[in-house]
Amino acid sequence: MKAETRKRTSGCPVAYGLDTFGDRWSLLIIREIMLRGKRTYSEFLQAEEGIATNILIDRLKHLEAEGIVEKSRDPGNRRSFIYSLTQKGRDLAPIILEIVIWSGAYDDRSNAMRDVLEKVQSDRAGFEAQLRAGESG
Amino acid sequence: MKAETRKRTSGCPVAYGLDTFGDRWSLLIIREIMLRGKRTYSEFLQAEEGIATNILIDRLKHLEAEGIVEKSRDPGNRRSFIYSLTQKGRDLAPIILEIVIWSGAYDDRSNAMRDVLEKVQSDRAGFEAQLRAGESG
DNA sequence: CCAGTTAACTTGCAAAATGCAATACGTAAT
DNA sequence: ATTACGTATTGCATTTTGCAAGTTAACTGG
Repeated sequence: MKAETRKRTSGCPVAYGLDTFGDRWSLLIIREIMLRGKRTYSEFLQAEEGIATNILIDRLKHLEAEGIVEKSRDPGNRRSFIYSLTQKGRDLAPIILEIVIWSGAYDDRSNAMRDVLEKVQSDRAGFEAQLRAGESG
Repeated sequence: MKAETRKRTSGCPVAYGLDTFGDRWSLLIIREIMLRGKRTYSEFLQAEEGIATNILIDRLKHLEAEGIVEKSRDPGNRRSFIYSLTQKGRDLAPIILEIVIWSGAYDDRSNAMRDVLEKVQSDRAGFEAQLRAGESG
């Protein structure tokens, strides 16, 4: 196992959060589940940012070990696994939400998800509920 | 310059946020400014998590390049510099706030900042204002 | 049943980032 | 002038990342 192995013990909640999901990929996987309803390894691989297979599996294992996602068999396909959010994972919704709001204000190119931004701005509570449900717009 | 050099161009606000501050140290520096009123290189170095000098200067330069912090001379000490938050940096307050709330709920050891957690829980708006002002309670 | 395909990993290796210690450089104080 | 302070910079070993290729098990069509 690689990233986020070294846990800091400062007892600071910001440090705990960063140790748990503070890298370039973890929250992107969470986004795929929350905003896009993706559930499987191969679906995550298709994300436009292009995550490498070894990094993906490393992050999934780490998120599972942290109790943020849980892995189960796909009832309809025995070679496939479903990664879904736990309560702890769903509770990351407000963080994703605030990142979306912040980037919407400062990133000129955040047009690929203009619809998402508009939804956030017009109906924040509704958007958060949607995130938690893991169902995109 | 090292981290966060490779910017993704997916146009996704989550990816933009992660490219900008998605590493183990950037938000910790922001925390030092927001929650603890720290302002200088040597003050940041004293943070309990123990950031290395080369990483610190790299992140400060990066955050400055991103327009999140700005560097100015210390009027009272000409060999010192003040790093302060821009509007863009202050607007990270809600993200920090949500991370604190989430970690408060799930990290057993977040006792070092029990006072901060209590403040968040009892007076969220007030706490956010405090963060933005960069004055710790 | 067999060949090909799909899904989920695993491995190997070069490149990049990190962590640590030591050093440099411009003030500032004595 | 010498020493100390504050902000960096450099060198180097270790770790993590990214990319390509390989592996294993489960389905699919013929």
